Order: sequence, then C-alpha cells, then structure tokens
Amino acid sequence: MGTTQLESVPEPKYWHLRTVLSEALDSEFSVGEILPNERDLAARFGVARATLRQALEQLELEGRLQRRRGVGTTVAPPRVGVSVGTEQHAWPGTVGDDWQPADCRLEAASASVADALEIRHDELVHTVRRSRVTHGQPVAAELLYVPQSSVPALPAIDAPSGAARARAVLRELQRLELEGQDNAVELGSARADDAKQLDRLPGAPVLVVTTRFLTAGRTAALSVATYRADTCRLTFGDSGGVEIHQAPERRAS
Amino acid sequence: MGTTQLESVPEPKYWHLRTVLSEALDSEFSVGEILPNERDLAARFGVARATLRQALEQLELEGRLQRRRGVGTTVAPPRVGVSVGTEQHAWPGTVGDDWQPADCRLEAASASVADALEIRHDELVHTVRRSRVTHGQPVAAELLYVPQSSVPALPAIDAPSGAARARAVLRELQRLELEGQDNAVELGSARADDAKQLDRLPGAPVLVVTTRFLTAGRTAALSVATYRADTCRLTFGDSGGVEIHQAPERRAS
DNA sequence: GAGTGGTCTAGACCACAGG
DNA sequence: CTGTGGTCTAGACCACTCA
Repeated sequence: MGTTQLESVPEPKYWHLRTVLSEALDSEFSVGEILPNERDLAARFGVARATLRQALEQLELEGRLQRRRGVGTTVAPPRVGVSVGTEQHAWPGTVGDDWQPADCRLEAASASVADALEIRHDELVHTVRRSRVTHGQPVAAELLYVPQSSVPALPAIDAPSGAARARAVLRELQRLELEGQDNAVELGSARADDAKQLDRLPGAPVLVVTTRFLTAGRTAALSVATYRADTCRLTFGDSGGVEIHQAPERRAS
Repeated sequence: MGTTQLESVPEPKYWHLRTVLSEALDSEFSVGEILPNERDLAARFGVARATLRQALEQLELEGRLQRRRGVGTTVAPPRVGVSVGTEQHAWPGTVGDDWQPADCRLEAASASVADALEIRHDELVHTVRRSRVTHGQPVAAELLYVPQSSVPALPAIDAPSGAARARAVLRELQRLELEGQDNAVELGSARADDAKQLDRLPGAPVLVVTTRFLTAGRTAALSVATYRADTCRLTFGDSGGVEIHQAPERRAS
C-alpha cells in the first residue's frame, strides 16, 4: 500500500478508497494477514475514520475482508461454495447432509409462515432449529416449519423438545413422498438470534433461502435458512454435481 | 409513528430504531408513501442524522424502503420474484426470456473468466451485455462470455458490434446441444457501469448469479448476472413452475 | 431556489479480545 | 490494562430533483 494521497476525483472518496484497497489486497496481502488498524489507515490515506470505514464495509460485504471487534481486520479467504437444493429430491435430515438439528418447539405459526404452508393461522407447527457447519465454520442457521398435519404419526411424548425431538420430526417427514421443492434467495439482515448462531453482529447481511417442500399437491414443510453473505457462495447444481473451483469473479469497478 | 423517545437499552440505537421503524412501516404506512425527511425523523427520535441513516440503510437493504436523492424516502413494494435457472435446459436468448441484448464486443478474457471457461488467458471471447426488465423496472445487468471457439461458424462481419451482433452470437449458441448448467449466487456490490444500468449508486448491494453453460463436457459460455438485491427475490423453481405468491418472511428481530 | 438524500469531518465513548 | 473495531454526535457541504 504505497501511496498516501488520494487525488481529487469526481467519484466519492470511499469508493475510490475501496478500489485502491482492493488492489492492494490483491497484490500486497495474503489470506489471513492483519491490516493496519482503522485509525492508522485513515491517517495514511488522509481521510476521516468514518470514510475509511465506509470503504472497509464495502470490502467486507464483498467477502474480501473480515473484521472482528477487539481483534482487527484480516484478509478473508475466498468464499466457500455451499450447495443448496442439490439434494433436490431429498427431505431435510436425510443422511449425508451437513445440517445439525439443535432444537424443536411446537408453536403457533406466524402469519407469513401459515400463508406459505397454506394452513390456518392458528394451527400448530413443529419449529425445528438447525445449523449448518462447513469446514468447521457455521455458515447457516435454519428454521424448519413442519405443520402437525404433515407428521400426524409423530409419537406424542417421544421427547417434549430438544434435538431428539427435532430428529424425530425429521424422521417422520421422510416417510412422505417428496414431489418437488422450490427455492427462493433474497438478501436480508441477521436477526439477533441468527446473528449469534452465525458468530456475527445483528444486522449482518445474510442470504435467506426459502424452500418449500411439496408433497401430494400441498406444502408439507417450509425451510427458512439464513446464510452468512460475507463468507458464502450458494451453488445450485443442476448438472450432476459438477463443481466450480475457481475464485469468484472480482466485482471491482 | 407515535413515540418520540428511545428508551435506553443495551442494543444499539440504530438497531432498535430499525425495529421501531419497521413496525411503523407495517402498521402506519402503505406502499409508495413518502416518509418524513431524514432531518425531521432524526429530530423526532432524538438521534443524530447519521444514526437514523444507519437504520434506514438496514431497511433499504431488506427491501422495505427506497431512497432517491433529491426526492425522498418511500415505502418499497414487496420484492418481485424473478426466476433464475428455471429455463433449465435452455440457452440464453431463447424466445420468451425477458432479457434484452444491448451490446457485444470481442475482447480478451479476464483471468477469472478464462479460468471459468477453461480457455487460454489470451483467447478472445464475445462479451454480450444484456439487461433484464420486469414490470417496467430494470432488475438485472448481465455480461455473457462466449469464447470464439464455442461459435466458430459465426459470420465474420455480420455486424461489428452492437445489439445485432449480440443477437447473432446468441443465435449461434443455440445450435449447440446444452447438457446442463450450474448456478451460483453471492452478494456483491454494483460496479459503476452496472449501477448505472440498474438505476442505483455505485456500491449498491447486488446478487451476483454466475451460470456456466455446459456442452459436451466443456463450458460453452459463462453468464455473470447482477440483480438488484433490494428489489429482487431470486426463485429457483425445481417443481414445474409452481410460484410463491405471499410476501417474504419478515426478518425483524 | 428550496428541499431531498449522499458524502465527509473530527471528535467522543463503548464493548470486546488478549496479554 | 491496552488496542481493536462498533456506535454515536453535531455539524458541514455536495449532487440531485422538481417546481
């Protein structure tokens, strides 16, 4: 990071700074390396700390940097590709997936969940919490909604709640014939509980994957999975498991 | 938006403010309505304008608000669902898709594009620019990379560049047999040119969809499509065109 | 020209990690 | 304890839209 001056240009300082830093990351830093702290960097480029932070935020959003309070700013490794919906005709909880059931509660559906499941707004749904871990890092938190009517044979007091109960619900689900599923992806911000599970601050950008599991013309279950947007690249493999290996396209200006 | 005071809580002010505003949006505002300006809102909640803006940024990221310089802040309509990869065994440019070819140039591939296409780094590729319009709004900008070797029969001087040339490349591509494709989705920020095409500022959050088109064991084309993250929900329909109609799950804390 | 959101500054204090 | 990033303030000026 040779230069110390920012020439006067019509484009915003933070954006220009982002570009300069991005190039410096490519050429002068390696993965895991720690950057100078924000106050030093701001002074070095002759800008206010807030302006520098705006540039760093961009780079963090793009998965180039990782910032941790009390520690520092480090160069992030390339995003990990996590496959979504590849197990296309498989229920959640099928052996071999890397989801880990954490909890299960039986509660009333929220309005939007009830709509998606096409059930009455007061019907109870099993709400299974799972988390997905890849390469030792938590990448996603999921809420899986299973209406009582989808698993009528579930033993009543097998276990009142907890991971064991979650596994029982998933087991029951697999007895149904899965006809299809549809996925949607959108940008969101982490709720406080998801954020904790993902080791991020509340409001961190996440990719929300909503999956409906269809069976016999109705929606048997609804999954809302929250992926860390900074570290994840979601892959939808439609071509028999071919994997993309190279780094993602750089989005630099 | 009745209250004027923010009680002291352990959570950040901007986050609490986001929640308060989000609830106000649900109950007291309708789509398209204009909010009070930022200076007034900040005063009303007793915070600095920067803090208020942090809350507004969150809500804009979540697709709840739309801000336009010189105009104001309005309540955004629900995100539009745009299907991606539903035309699963179809080449880009097939009749019926809502992409509009804009330009085509023949240039050397960048390193990452060449890697994805598995070609030499100095091979020339046709670079087709297209834009996608839904409901009258631009939702995506795409760069489609087609190596010369994928369309060897392309008439040499059909048209040197421009939309006509783009259509010619797409036409040639459709003569190949498409074996499959794989998609990846990740978060990015809009480059200056994409931003202009999408009617956003540089750095705006976008969902980057990377698609490889496979034929006879090799990658015949690569598409990098940039969707507005604030207004779009990407749908991956694997279930025969069933559509999700209800509003997305609210990500409120 | 008046009013909006977008950028930027120079400070302050807080929450957290680590020695 | 020190050092880090996270939050917050109270200003200023700029770029843009629209009447």
